[in-house]
Amino acid sequence: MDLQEGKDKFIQSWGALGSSWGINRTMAQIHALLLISPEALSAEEIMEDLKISRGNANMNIRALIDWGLVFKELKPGERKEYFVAEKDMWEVVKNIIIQRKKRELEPMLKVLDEISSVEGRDAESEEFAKVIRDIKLFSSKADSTLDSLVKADSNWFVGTFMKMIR
Amino acid sequence: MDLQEGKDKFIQSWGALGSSWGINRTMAQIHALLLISPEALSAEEIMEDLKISRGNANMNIRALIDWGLVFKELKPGERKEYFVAEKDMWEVVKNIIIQRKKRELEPMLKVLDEISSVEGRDAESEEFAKVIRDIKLFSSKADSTLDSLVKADSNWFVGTFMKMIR
DNA sequence: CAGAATTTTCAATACTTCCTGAAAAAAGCA
DNA sequence: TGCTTTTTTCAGGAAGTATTGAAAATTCTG
Repeated sequence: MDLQEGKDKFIQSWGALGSSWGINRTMAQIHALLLISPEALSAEEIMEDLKISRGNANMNIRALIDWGLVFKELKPGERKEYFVAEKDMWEVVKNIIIQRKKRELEPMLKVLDEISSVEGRDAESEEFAKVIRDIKLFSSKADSTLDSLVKADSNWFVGTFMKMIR
Repeated sequence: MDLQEGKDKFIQSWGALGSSWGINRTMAQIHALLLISPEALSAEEIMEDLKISRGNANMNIRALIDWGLVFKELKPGERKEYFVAEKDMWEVVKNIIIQRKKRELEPMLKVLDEISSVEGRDAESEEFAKVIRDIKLFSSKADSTLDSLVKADSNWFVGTFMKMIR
Protein backbone atom coordinates (compact mmCIF):
# COMPACT_ATOMS: atom_id res chain seq x y z
CA MET A 1 0.00 0.00 0.00
CA ASP A 2 1.38 3.42 -0.82
CA LEU A 3 1.38 6.42 1.48
CA GLN A 4 -1.41 8.34 -0.15
CA GLU A 5 -3.69 5.33 -0.15
CA GLY A 6 -2.90 4.66 3.51
CA LYS A 7 -3.57 8.26 4.47
CA ASP A 8 -6.88 8.31 2.65
CA LYS A 9 -7.95 5.08 4.25
CA PHE A 10 -7.04 6.34 7.69
CA ILE A 11 -8.80 9.68 7.27
CA GLN A 12 -11.90 7.98 6.01
CA SER A 13 -12.01 5.37 8.81
CA TRP A 14 -11.36 7.92 11.50
CA GLY A 15 -14.20 9.97 10.07
CA ALA A 16 -16.56 7.01 10.12
CA LEU A 17 -15.61 6.19 13.68
CA GLY A 18 -16.33 9.77 14.69
CA SER A 19 -19.83 9.62 13.23
CA SER A 20 -20.82 6.73 15.44
CA TRP A 21 -19.60 8.68 18.45
CA GLY A 22 -21.59 11.83 17.95
CA ILE A 23 -18.65 13.70 16.42
CA ASN A 24 -19.25 14.92 12.94
CA ARG A 25 -17.39 13.36 10.11
CA THR A 26 -15.49 16.42 9.00
CA MET A 27 -14.26 17.20 12.47
CA ALA A 28 -12.87 13.70 12.81
CA GLN A 29 -11.30 13.87 9.36
CA ILE A 30 -9.53 17.13 10.09
CA HIS A 31 -8.25 15.59 13.27
CA ALA A 32 -7.01 12.53 11.37
CA LEU A 33 -5.32 14.68 8.75
CA LEU A 34 -3.48 16.72 11.37
CA LEU A 35 -2.55 13.60 13.31
CA ILE A 36 -0.61 12.14 10.43
CA SER A 37 0.89 15.38 9.22
CA PRO A 38 4.49 15.98 10.32
CA GLU A 39 3.96 19.72 9.81
CA ALA A 40 1.40 22.19 11.06
CA LEU A 41 -1.20 22.86 8.36
CA SER A 42 -3.06 26.04 7.45
CA ALA A 43 -6.80 26.26 6.92
CA GLU A 44 -6.12 26.47 3.18
CA GLU A 45 -4.19 23.22 3.16
CA ILE A 46 -6.86 21.46 5.15
CA MET A 47 -9.55 22.72 2.78
CA GLU A 48 -7.66 21.45 -0.24
CA ASP A 49 -6.74 18.08 1.20
CA LEU A 50 -10.24 17.27 2.37
CA LYS A 51 -12.05 19.24 -0.35
CA ILE A 52 -14.22 21.17 2.03
CA SER A 53 -15.27 24.81 2.14
CA ARG A 54 -13.57 27.52 4.10
CA GLY A 55 -16.51 27.92 6.47
CA ASN A 56 -16.70 24.24 7.21
CA ALA A 57 -12.97 24.03 7.84
CA ASN A 58 -13.06 27.02 10.14
CA MET A 59 -15.98 25.81 12.24
CA ASN A 60 -14.58 22.35 12.76
CA ILE A 61 -11.05 23.52 13.50
CA ARG A 62 -12.48 25.75 16.23
CA ALA A 63 -14.44 22.85 17.63
CA LEU A 64 -11.31 20.70 17.74
CA ILE A 65 -9.51 23.46 19.58
CA ASP A 66 -12.39 23.59 22.08
CA TRP A 67 -11.99 19.90 22.69
CA GLY A 68 -8.28 20.40 23.30
CA LEU A 69 -7.35 18.09 20.44
CA VAL A 70 -5.78 20.71 18.17
CA PHE A 71 -3.61 23.74 18.82
CA LYS A 72 -2.99 26.92 16.94
CA GLU A 73 0.58 27.50 15.88
CA LEU A 74 1.86 30.84 14.68
CA LYS A 75 4.88 30.90 12.40
CA PRO A 76 7.12 33.92 12.83
CA GLY A 77 6.73 36.36 9.99
CA GLU A 78 3.59 34.61 8.75
CA ARG A 79 0.15 36.00 9.08
CA LYS A 80 -1.72 32.81 8.50
CA GLU A 81 -2.60 30.49 11.36
CA TYR A 82 -1.33 26.94 11.35
CA PHE A 83 -2.72 23.98 13.24
CA VAL A 84 -1.22 20.92 14.88
CA ALA A 85 -2.92 17.96 16.55
CA GLU A 86 -2.23 16.58 19.97
CA LYS A 87 -0.48 13.36 19.02
CA ASP A 88 -0.21 11.57 22.32
CA MET A 89 -3.12 9.14 22.22
CA TRP A 90 -3.43 9.08 25.96
CA GLU A 91 -3.84 12.87 25.99
CA VAL A 92 -6.37 12.65 23.18
CA VAL A 93 -8.48 10.12 25.03
CA LYS A 94 -8.18 12.01 28.29
CA ASN A 95 -9.45 15.20 26.70
CA ILE A 96 -12.35 13.39 25.14
CA ILE A 97 -13.25 11.83 28.48
CA ILE A 98 -13.08 15.19 30.21
CA GLN A 99 -15.29 16.88 27.65
CA ARG A 100 -17.90 14.18 27.39
CA LYS A 101 -18.06 13.76 31.11
CA LYS A 102 -18.75 17.45 31.48
CA ARG A 103 -21.24 17.61 28.63
CA GLU A 104 -23.14 14.41 29.24
CA LEU A 105 -22.48 12.55 32.44
CA GLU A 106 -22.66 15.57 34.72
CA PRO A 107 -25.95 16.92 33.34
CA MET A 108 -27.40 13.43 33.62
CA LEU A 109 -26.39 13.22 37.28
CA LYS A 110 -28.12 16.52 37.85
CA VAL A 111 -31.34 15.31 36.25
CA LEU A 112 -31.24 12.10 38.28
CA ASP A 113 -31.00 14.17 41.44
CA GLU A 114 -34.00 16.26 40.55
CA ILE A 115 -35.96 13.17 39.66
CA SER A 116 -35.16 11.45 42.94
CA SER A 117 -37.67 13.63 44.70
CA VAL A 118 -40.55 11.57 43.29
CA GLU A 119 -42.51 9.93 46.11
CA GLY A 120 -45.20 7.27 46.19
CA ARG A 121 -45.99 3.84 47.55
CA ASP A 122 -47.50 2.11 44.51
CA ALA A 123 -45.61 -0.39 42.37
CA GLU A 124 -44.92 2.10 39.65
CA SER A 125 -43.41 4.71 41.97
CA GLU A 126 -41.39 2.06 43.75
CA GLU A 127 -39.98 0.69 40.55
CA PHE A 128 -39.24 4.16 39.32
CA ALA A 129 -37.41 5.13 42.50
CA LYS A 130 -35.44 1.91 42.45
CA VAL A 131 -34.28 2.27 38.86
CA ILE A 132 -33.31 5.88 39.38
CA ARG A 133 -31.36 4.99 42.52
CA ASP A 134 -29.48 2.27 40.65
CA ILE A 135 -28.62 4.46 37.73
CA LYS A 136 -27.50 7.23 40.04
CA LEU A 137 -25.28 4.87 41.98
CA PHE A 138 -23.77 3.51 38.83
CA SER A 139 -23.26 6.92 37.26
CA SER A 140 -21.56 8.36 40.32
CA LYS A 141 -19.21 5.41 40.36
CA ALA A 142 -18.47 5.92 36.70
CA ASP A 143 -17.97 9.61 37.33
CA SER A 144 -15.35 9.17 40.02
CA THR A 145 -13.68 6.31 38.18
CA LEU A 146 -13.24 8.56 35.18
CA ASP A 147 -11.87 11.31 37.41
CA SER A 148 -9.21 8.94 38.67
CA LEU A 149 -8.45 7.68 35.22
CA VAL A 150 -7.89 11.18 33.98
CA LYS A 151 -5.52 11.90 36.84
CA ALA A 152 -3.56 8.71 36.25
CA ASP A 153 -0.73 8.85 33.76
CA SER A 154 -0.27 7.11 30.48
CA ASN A 155 2.31 4.58 31.69
CA TRP A 156 0.03 3.54 34.42
CA PHE A 157 -2.65 2.75 31.90
CA VAL A 158 -0.58 0.84 29.42
CA GLY A 159 1.44 -0.91 32.11
CA THR A 160 0.07 -1.64 35.52
CA PHE A 161 -3.60 -1.56 34.78
CA MET A 162 -3.34 -4.21 32.15
CA LYS A 163 -1.62 -6.60 34.50
CA MET A 164 -3.88 -5.88 37.41
CA ILE A 165 -7.01 -6.47 35.48
CA ARG A 166 -6.07 -9.83 33.95
CA MET B 1 -42.23 16.29 41.72
CA ASP B 2 -44.95 13.85 40.80
CA LEU B 3 -44.42 10.48 39.19
CA GLN B 4 -45.56 11.37 35.71
CA GLU B 5 -43.37 14.43 35.62
CA GLY B 6 -40.40 12.41 36.82
CA LYS B 7 -40.99 9.71 34.25
CA ASP B 8 -41.25 12.21 31.43
CA LYS B 9 -38.10 13.94 32.51
CA PHE B 10 -36.22 10.69 32.70
CA ILE B 11 -37.39 9.45 29.32
CA GLN B 12 -36.50 12.72 27.73
CA SER B 13 -33.02 12.92 29.28
CA TRP B 14 -32.22 9.32 28.47
CA GLY B 15 -33.25 10.04 24.90
CA ALA B 16 -31.02 13.09 24.69
CA LEU B 17 -28.10 11.15 26.12
CA GLY B 18 -28.63 8.44 23.53
CA SER B 19 -28.43 10.95 20.68
CA SER B 20 -24.97 12.06 21.64
CA TRP B 21 -23.85 8.45 21.69
CA GLY B 22 -24.92 7.43 18.23
CA ILE B 23 -28.10 5.77 19.46
CA ASN B 24 -31.25 7.25 18.08
CA ARG B 25 -33.53 9.13 20.37
CA THR B 26 -36.53 6.87 20.04
CA MET B 27 -34.53 3.77 20.80
CA ALA B 28 -33.18 5.32 23.96
CA GLN B 29 -36.66 6.50 24.95
CA ILE B 30 -38.19 3.08 24.55
CA HIS B 31 -35.39 1.70 26.65
CA ALA B 32 -36.02 4.33 29.32
CA LEU B 33 -39.74 3.63 29.32
CA LEU B 34 -39.21 -0.09 29.77
CA LEU B 35 -36.58 0.48 32.44
CA ILE B 36 -38.99 2.27 34.71
CA SER B 37 -41.98 0.11 33.99
CA PRO B 38 -42.70 -2.55 36.62
CA GLU B 39 -44.63 -4.56 34.02
CA ALA B 40 -43.76 -5.82 30.56
CA LEU B 41 -45.28 -3.54 27.92
CA SER B 42 -46.77 -4.34 24.51
CA ALA B 43 -45.89 -2.51 21.32
CA GLU B 44 -49.28 -0.77 21.57
CA GLU B 45 -48.56 0.58 25.00
CA ILE B 46 -45.14 1.83 23.94
CA MET B 47 -46.63 3.55 20.90
CA GLU B 48 -49.21 5.32 23.03
CA ASP B 49 -46.86 6.35 25.80
CA LEU B 50 -44.25 7.79 23.49
CA LYS B 51 -46.66 8.86 20.75
CA ILE B 52 -44.79 7.12 17.99
CA SER B 53 -45.93 5.07 15.03
CA ARG B 54 -46.20 1.32 14.93
CA GLY B 55 -43.37 1.02 12.43
CA ASN B 56 -41.05 3.16 14.46
CA ALA B 57 -41.84 1.24 17.64
CA ASN B 58 -41.30 -2.10 15.98
CA MET B 59 -37.96 -1.19 14.40
CA ASN B 60 -36.50 0.22 17.55
CA ILE B 61 -37.73 -2.57 19.79
CA ARG B 62 -36.01 -5.04 17.46
CA ALA B 63 -32.83 -3.01 17.61
CA LEU B 64 -32.93 -3.01 21.41
CA ILE B 65 -33.36 -6.77 21.38
CA ASP B 66 -30.32 -7.02 19.07
CA TRP B 67 -28.29 -5.05 21.56
CA GLY B 68 -29.41 -7.40 24.33
CA LEU B 69 -31.03 -4.57 26.26
CA VAL B 70 -34.63 -5.73 25.93
CA PHE B 71 -36.29 -9.14 25.98
CA LYS B 72 -39.48 -10.47 24.55
CA GLU B 73 -41.95 -11.85 27.07
CA LEU B 74 -44.91 -14.00 26.12
CA LYS B 75 -47.89 -14.05 28.43
CA PRO B 76 -49.75 -17.38 28.53
CA GLY B 77 -53.03 -17.20 26.68
CA GLU B 78 -52.07 -13.90 25.08
CA ARG B 79 -51.20 -13.51 21.49
CA LYS B 80 -49.48 -10.17 21.77
CA GLU B 81 -45.78 -9.86 22.54
CA TYR B 82 -44.64 -8.00 25.61
CA PHE B 83 -41.25 -6.47 26.28
CA VAL B 84 -39.09 -6.00 29.36
CA ALA B 85 -35.78 -4.21 29.76
CA GLU B 86 -32.63 -5.57 31.28
CA LYS B 87 -32.58 -3.61 34.52
CA ASP B 88 -29.20 -4.43 35.91
CA MET B 89 -27.12 -1.41 34.96
CA TRP B 90 -23.92 -3.40 34.89
CA GLU B 91 -25.46 -5.81 32.37
CA VAL B 92 -26.70 -2.89 30.31
CA VAL B 93 -23.28 -1.31 30.16
CA LYS B 94 -21.61 -4.63 29.46
CA ASN B 95 -23.85 -5.30 26.50
CA ILE B 96 -23.22 -1.86 25.12
CA ILE B 97 -19.48 -2.35 25.46
CA ILE B 98 -19.64 -5.73 23.74
CA GLN B 99 -21.67 -4.40 20.84
CA ARG B 100 -19.70 -1.24 20.25
CA LYS B 101 -16.42 -3.05 20.56
CA LYS B 102 -17.53 -5.45 17.87
CA ARG B 103 -18.99 -2.79 15.62
CA GLU B 104 -16.36 -0.09 15.96
CA LEU B 105 -13.16 -1.00 17.74
CA GLU B 106 -12.58 -4.29 15.96
CA PRO B 107 -13.09 -2.91 12.43
CA MET B 108 -10.77 -0.05 13.30
CA LEU B 109 -8.08 -2.48 14.41
CA LYS B 110 -8.44 -4.27 11.12
CA VAL B 111 -8.01 -1.07 9.13
CA LEU B 112 -4.97 -0.11 11.20
CA ASP B 113 -3.40 -3.45 10.34
CA GLU B 114 -3.94 -2.99 6.64
CA ILE B 115 -2.57 0.50 6.81
CA SER B 116 0.59 -0.58 8.63
CA SER B 117 1.98 -1.94 5.41
CA VAL B 118 2.81 1.57 4.22
CA GLU B 119 6.57 1.95 3.74
CA GLY B 120 8.82 4.92 3.09
CA ARG B 121 11.75 6.83 4.50
CA ASP B 122 10.59 10.43 4.11
CA ALA B 123 9.28 12.53 6.99
CA GLU B 124 5.68 12.07 5.96
CA SER B 125 5.85 8.28 5.80
CA GLU B 126 7.74 8.13 9.07
CA GLU B 127 5.22 10.29 10.85
CA PHE B 128 2.40 8.30 9.38
CA ALA B 129 3.88 4.98 10.44
CA LYS B 130 4.54 6.31 13.92
CA VAL B 131 1.03 7.62 14.46
CA ILE B 132 -0.52 4.42 13.18
CA ARG B 133 1.71 2.33 15.44
CA ASP B 134 0.71 4.42 18.46
CA ILE B 135 -2.97 4.22 17.72
CA LYS B 136 -2.73 0.50 17.13
CA LEU B 137 -0.92 -0.03 20.40
CA PHE B 138 -3.45 2.03 22.27
CA SER B 139 -6.43 0.39 20.62
CA SER B 140 -5.20 -3.12 21.30
CA LYS B 141 -4.72 -2.21 24.92
CA ALA B 142 -8.20 -0.78 25.05
CA ASP B 143 -9.54 -3.87 23.34
CA SER B 144 -8.12 -6.30 25.85
CA THR B 145 -8.93 -4.06 28.78
CA LEU B 146 -12.55 -4.04 27.69
CA ASP B 147 -12.48 -7.81 27.32
CA SER B 148 -11.37 -8.15 30.91
CA LEU B 149 -13.87 -5.61 32.09
CA VAL B 150 -16.68 -7.52 30.46
CA LYS B 151 -15.55 -10.73 32.10
CA ALA B 152 -15.30 -9.12 35.50
CA ASP B 153 -18.40 -8.99 37.62
CA SER B 154 -20.40 -6.08 38.84
CA ASN B 155 -19.21 -6.18 42.44
CA TRP B 156 -15.69 -6.16 41.30
CA PHE B 157 -16.35 -3.00 39.37
CA VAL B 158 -18.15 -1.08 42.04
CA GLY B 159 -15.87 -2.36 44.79
CA THR B 160 -12.29 -3.30 44.08
CA PHE B 161 -11.69 -1.30 40.99
CA MET B 162 -12.59 1.92 42.67
CA LYS B 163 -10.08 1.35 45.44
CA MET B 164 -7.36 0.15 43.12
CA ILE B 165 -7.56 3.13 40.93
CA ARG B 166 -7.43 5.78 43.61
C1' DC C 1 -5.09 55.15 8.91
C1' DA C 2 -5.94 52.69 4.34
C1' DG C 3 -5.54 48.60 2.07
C1' DA C 4 -4.66 43.77 1.95
C1' DA C 5 -4.80 39.33 3.98
C1' DT C 6 -7.12 36.31 6.88
C1' DT C 7 -10.77 34.61 9.76
C1' DT C 8 -15.53 34.36 11.19
C1' DT C 9 -20.37 34.28 10.60
C1' DC C 10 -24.68 32.76 8.84
C1' DA C 11 -28.67 32.24 5.54
C1' DA C 12 -29.62 29.16 2.06
C1' DT C 13 -29.34 24.57 0.61
C1' DA C 14 -27.76 19.85 0.36
C1' DC C 15 -27.47 15.67 2.73
C1' DT C 16 -28.54 12.19 6.10
C1' DT C 17 -31.22 10.05 9.24
C1' DC C 18 -35.57 9.10 11.21
C1' DC C 19 -40.53 8.36 11.24
C1' DT C 20 -45.05 7.44 9.38
C1' DG C 21 -48.72 4.83 7.64
C1' DA C 22 -50.42 1.56 4.93
C1' DA C 23 -49.79 -2.78 2.74
C1' DA C 24 -47.86 -7.35 3.06
C1' DA C 25 -46.47 -11.16 5.72
C1' DA C 26 -46.71 -14.11 9.54
C1' DA C 27 -48.80 -16.38 13.38
C1' DG C 28 -52.49 -18.15 16.08
C1' DC C 29 -57.22 -19.91 16.30
C1' DA C 30 -61.66 -22.31 15.24
C1' DT D 1 -58.17 -23.99 5.68
C1' DG D 2 -60.13 -19.42 6.17
C1' DC D 3 -60.43 -15.68 9.35
C1' DT D 4 -58.48 -12.62 12.76
C1' DT D 5 -54.88 -10.59 15.21
C1' DT D 6 -50.26 -9.13 15.40
C1' DT D 7 -45.84 -8.12 13.45
C1' DT D 8 -42.82 -6.66 9.78
C1' DT D 9 -41.46 -4.08 5.90
C1' DC D 10 -40.54 -0.10 3.26
C1' DA D 11 -41.46 3.96 0.04
C1' DG D 12 -42.24 8.58 0.70
C1' DG D 13 -42.09 12.54 3.51
C1' DA D 14 -40.51 15.08 7.74
C1' DA D 15 -37.04 16.52 10.72
C1' DG D 16 -32.49 17.23 11.90
C1' DT D 17 -27.52 18.11 10.72
C1' DA D 18 -23.79 19.52 8.00
C1' DT D 19 -21.86 22.30 4.26
C1' DT D 20 -21.28 25.99 1.16
C1' DG D 21 -20.17 30.49 -0.30
C1' DA D 22 -20.22 35.05 0.04
C1' DA D 23 -20.38 39.04 2.99
C1' DA D 24 -18.85 41.04 7.30
C1' DA D 25 -15.54 41.42 10.75
C1' DT D 26 -11.02 41.27 12.28
C1' DT D 27 -6.09 41.58 12.10
C1' DC D 28 -1.87 42.85 10.26
C1' DT D 29 1.35 45.88 7.61
C1' DG D 30 3.35 49.87 5.63
